[in-house]
Amino acid sequence: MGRPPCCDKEGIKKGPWTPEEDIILVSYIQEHGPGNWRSVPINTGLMRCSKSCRLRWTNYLRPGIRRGNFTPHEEGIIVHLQSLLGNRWAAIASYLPQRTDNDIKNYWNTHLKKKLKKHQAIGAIFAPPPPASDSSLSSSIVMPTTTVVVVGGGSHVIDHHHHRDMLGTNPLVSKDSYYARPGGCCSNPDEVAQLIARRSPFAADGGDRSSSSYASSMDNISKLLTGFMKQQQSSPSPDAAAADIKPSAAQVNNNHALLLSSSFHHMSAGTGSGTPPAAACFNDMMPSPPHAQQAALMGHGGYDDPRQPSPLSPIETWLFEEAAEQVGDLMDLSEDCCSSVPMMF
DNA sequence: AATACGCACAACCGCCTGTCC
DNA sequence: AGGACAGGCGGTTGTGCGTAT
Repeated sequence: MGRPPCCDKEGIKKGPWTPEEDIILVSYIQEHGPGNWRSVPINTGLMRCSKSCRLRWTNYLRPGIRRGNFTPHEEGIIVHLQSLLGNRWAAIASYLPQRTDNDIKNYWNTHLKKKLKKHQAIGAIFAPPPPASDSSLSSSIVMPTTTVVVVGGGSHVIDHHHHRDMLGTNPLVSKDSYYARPGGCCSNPDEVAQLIARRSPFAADGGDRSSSSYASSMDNISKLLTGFMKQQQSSPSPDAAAADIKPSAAQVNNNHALLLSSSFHHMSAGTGSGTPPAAACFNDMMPSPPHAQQAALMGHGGYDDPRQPSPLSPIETWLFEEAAEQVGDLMDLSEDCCSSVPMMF
């Protein structure tokens, strides 16, 4: 009873992750696959607790995630699902496979909640009195009861554990390919850096760069990592190297994560004869989509791509369409808050 | 130019759940 | 059946950055 918190140990490092730590972690997971987080700090020498490693991987380093710049469509989905599910961010995130629950939660707390409040306030002035139901945000969105039932207990059950399935225990993901690369881990930073460099799409035979999701910033990211690699190879002190390349630690971390993500993306999306051997491994490491995720990961817009046949269930299609309409309202409001009377919030 | 303030986001913390023995 | 443990989730906090004064 009363198991001590895993992070209480002496010598456990806290605070922002450095690029070196990221590389070590990613490299280890490339070799061993995600999971068994307890052993990660032990085997890598990272002075982080297992939880911290898992969180870092799940929220920032995992391939296939997108950060920042939420589209109006995504906003709408979040608003709508939040109204349905409450603050069950993991469940909501399962419908936005490229987003993490943490990211969605932050975005909700910092942006959407305010927008909705504003929307509500204006609605309260112009709209007729609300019906008898309670006055939470959710009450203002009219949902067919049967639909709610379908979402909550139907063919696509959203729950805490859906997210976990996506990340590692999905039966569709073969363990053999998940852990496709046997062998020891690299705890030497130089070795790790070189390993990453070899596997990077920026290496000499890097593959089709034009398909990158991060095309606009690829050059910068590439330079960033190249500089980092050079520092790694020339500097005896990894920390000094990290300090040198950091115009902003957050930005470096962010770019680094983008780079790693895009690196995985390239590997998994490689086409034709240029596909690296690791491609199968990384394809399997991509989280398994609830429905639309496959399309989202196919190199073009996914949800936003009207050319794709909809892989969505009727409820999901409805949710997205509804959400898009609401976001349209929301956007109109934020640009010209007094020109229209919101109906939904 | 310096300081105060607010915002955004990464990371931590505590609790809960599922699994194994 | 029940305890121990690992992993996951949601809430909260800390910190860095940008903007206003």
